[in-house]
Amino acid sequence: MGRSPCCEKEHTNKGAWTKEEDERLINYIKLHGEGCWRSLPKAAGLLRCGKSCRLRWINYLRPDLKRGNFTEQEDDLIINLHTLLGNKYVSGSISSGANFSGWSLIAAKLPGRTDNEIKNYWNTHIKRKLYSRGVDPQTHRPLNDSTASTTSNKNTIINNISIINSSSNNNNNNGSFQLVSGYKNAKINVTKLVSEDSNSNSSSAVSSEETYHHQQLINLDLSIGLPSLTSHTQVNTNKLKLEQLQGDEQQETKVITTSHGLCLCYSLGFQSNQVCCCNKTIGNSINTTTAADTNMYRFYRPMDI
DNA sequence: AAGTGAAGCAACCGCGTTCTG
DNA sequence: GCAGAACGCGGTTGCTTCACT
Repeated sequence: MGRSPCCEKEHTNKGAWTKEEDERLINYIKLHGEGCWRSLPKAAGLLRCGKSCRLRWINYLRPDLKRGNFTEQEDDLIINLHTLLGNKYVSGSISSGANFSGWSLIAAKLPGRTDNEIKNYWNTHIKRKLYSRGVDPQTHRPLNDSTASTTSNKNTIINNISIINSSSNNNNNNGSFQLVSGYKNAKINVTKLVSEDSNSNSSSAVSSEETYHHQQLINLDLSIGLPSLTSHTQVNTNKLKLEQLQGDEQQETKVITTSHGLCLCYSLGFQSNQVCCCNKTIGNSINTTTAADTNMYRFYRPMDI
C-alpha cells in the first residue's frame, strides 16, 4: 500500500548532482528560503524531485555543514547517544508534532553533522570500532554475552527506547516524561531518576527497593554531558535506572523525574516545550554557567529478562 | 599497468505521520 | 471527518575511490 510518487519520474534527473544544479538550488534557497520542496524544483528550474532537492540541500549544500573527519569526542557522543536512543524512527511520538528518531536526534546534538552523514559513519566506522572492542553495535553489549540474543529483540531494547510526552491522562507533569520501548511487548520499565548527593555513594542514596533493582543493573559507564546548570539548581548526579519488569507481559512505563525537575528532553538539547509539555525546563539561564557545573547522567542497562 | 574486491558515501526508496483543503 | 499532498525519517542501493595482488 504505497504512496503516489511525489514527482513525475520520467521528467526528473536522478543520480549525482551537477555543479550547475547545485548552484541553481543554492541560489534559489538564498533568495526564497527553504520550504515547499514539491514546488521548488520547478521554480528553481531544476529537473529534480522535491525530495531529492531537500536531501541535497540538507545533507550537502547547507552553509552550516561541517565537513571532514569526525573527532574522537564526536565518536563517543554518537556511540553514547546511540546506546540511549537507537536508530529507530519513532515518528509522531510527541504530541507537539515533533518526531523523535535515532539518527536525527543524534545529529541534532552534533552541530554541522547530518543524520545521513552520521548514519553512514556509523555503518562504516563505528560499527567496526565497536566490533573491534568486542561490543555488539546493536545491543551495546559484549559480543560474547550469550544473553544478548539478537533474535529476542523484545528483550534487548535499550537502543529502541523512545521518549514520549507525559501521559495526557494524568496530571503528573512535574518535569517528567516516559521512556518507552520501541519493541512491541518489550518488558523494560524505567524507574525514576534518583537524585544523589555528590558526596554520597550510590548505595546510600537509593532506597531498599531501589537497591534491589540496582543490583540487577549493569553499569555501562555511558555518560552524556548535560547542559550546565544554574546556581539556583543544585548539582546532582542523577541516575537513570532501567529495571526489568518481571512476570508481566504488558509493556509498562513509569514516569521519570528528577529531584530538581530537569526534563531530560531539555538535557538532550531541546528547547522549552519543543518536544515535551512538562514545562520544567530551566530555560535560557541554563546557558550561563561554566563547564565546572556540567553534570552527567549515567545510564544503566537492564539485565536480560 | 590491469584486475579485483573492499570501503566509503551520495542518493534513492518506501513508509509513517502531519498538514491542508 | 476524510483524502491526498507534503514532509521527514531509516534502510538500502549503487557508484566511485582506494588498496591490494
